[in-house]
Amino acid sequence: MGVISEKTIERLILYRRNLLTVEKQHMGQIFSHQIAKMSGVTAAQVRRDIMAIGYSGSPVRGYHFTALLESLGDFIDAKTRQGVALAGVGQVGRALLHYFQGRRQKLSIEALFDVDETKVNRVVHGCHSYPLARLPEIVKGKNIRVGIITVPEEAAQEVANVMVQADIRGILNYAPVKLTVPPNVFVENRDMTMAVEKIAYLARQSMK
Amino acid sequence: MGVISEKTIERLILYRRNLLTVEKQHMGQIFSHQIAKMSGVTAAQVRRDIMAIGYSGSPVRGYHFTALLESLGDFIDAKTRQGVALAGVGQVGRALLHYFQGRRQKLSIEALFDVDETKVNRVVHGCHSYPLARLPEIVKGKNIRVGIITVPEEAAQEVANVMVQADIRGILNYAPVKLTVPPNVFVENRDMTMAVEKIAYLARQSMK
DNA sequence: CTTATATTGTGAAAGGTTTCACATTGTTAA
DNA sequence: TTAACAATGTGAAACCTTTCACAATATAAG
Repeated sequence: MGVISEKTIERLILYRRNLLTVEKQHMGQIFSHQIAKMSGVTAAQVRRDIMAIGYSGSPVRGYHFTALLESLGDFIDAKTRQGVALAGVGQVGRALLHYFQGRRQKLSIEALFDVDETKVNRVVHGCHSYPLARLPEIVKGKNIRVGIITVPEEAAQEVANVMVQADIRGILNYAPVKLTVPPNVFVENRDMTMAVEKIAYLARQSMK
Repeated sequence: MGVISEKTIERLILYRRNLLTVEKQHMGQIFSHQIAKMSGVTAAQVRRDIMAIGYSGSPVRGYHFTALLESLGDFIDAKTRQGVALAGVGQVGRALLHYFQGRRQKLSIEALFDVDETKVNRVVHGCHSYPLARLPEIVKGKNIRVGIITVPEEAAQEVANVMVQADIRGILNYAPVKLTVPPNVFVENRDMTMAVEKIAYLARQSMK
């Protein structure tokens, strides 16, 4: 199994999400074209992606539902539990926490950080919030390697610096700024304003 | 100017965002390599993208800052004001509203919708919230073609159906479900859980 | 046992995106 | 006036991703 592209990773995560939502109803076998339909891609794409993680189905019978789900989990998840640090306990931060917490066994938000004293030393959705100054100590103590930034744009680069210093290797950034980080740190940007602009553009196109 | 890919559109929106943040300091000319640096892409990519919208710079002097920004605006924005409807006045919805409102002259969230009676008939960040049942009427009245879905997953498809019925053409979906819509409606998915899983995967890779 | 059928796995083709590399050209300075 | 320079615009190459198309194969039916 060679190198797997980011696009393939995104789709594998999508397949798992979709398989999990039908898990209760569906036991037994599943076909590439079914996964394709629920995910909005082609069947050939699904087979290629599944091939990439080294799982095999069988002709006529398709893929074994439970075994496929397990293979996807083995690929997507960490071997042991993986913790996440979230900086910025504003609305986006709380929304993320609410959406995410308890959804995945192997991945959980384990510490919140903020500079605002009124948001600190509390428990939000079962997760403790600390002053930002304590990030290095706590992140290192809990061996966290994943960070989420939901602070205002002025503060985002500074928070990223602190995270990098604490040896965090992946940052999910909701602030509308380009973060400058060393090349061994991955950043995924999720600027909400840009998303609205894009969909507004595409909506107009579809009327022409 | 031929057909422009979604990736190019995303970058053009990114360039504008970045140019706007330096607008105050920077007047006069700007080079492709400067835009590239602030956007995290190559200079050749910037030139290709700018070529795509039909704007030209000049050798040696580069691009005229104001004229380029105007060209980007002409391409990205609607000719007249464009309204957006947001369904789901929960935390994500309010966060989006807060981030977005007042940032762009040509694009604004003009109506909020929710089924929760305690969230309805209020004003949030200067925007009025209505019961979901009134979406068709209001969306048509205001000639809105862009929708944002920030409702819980169980409700997302139903909200999408209502939006499609109201002739909305682009949907930005934060709910973790695949929406089924006619082919003339664009959907952009922004599942936050999947984003965390992706960055967690990539963070682990960077340690190998 | 044989035939019909439906699906996987995958080499190769097609399609799409980014980068290279350089001719062209506006600017500056001698 | 001319030469040196530094940037754009872009054809072509390189690279990456998706789709096609079909051999291989497991199953079911006759």
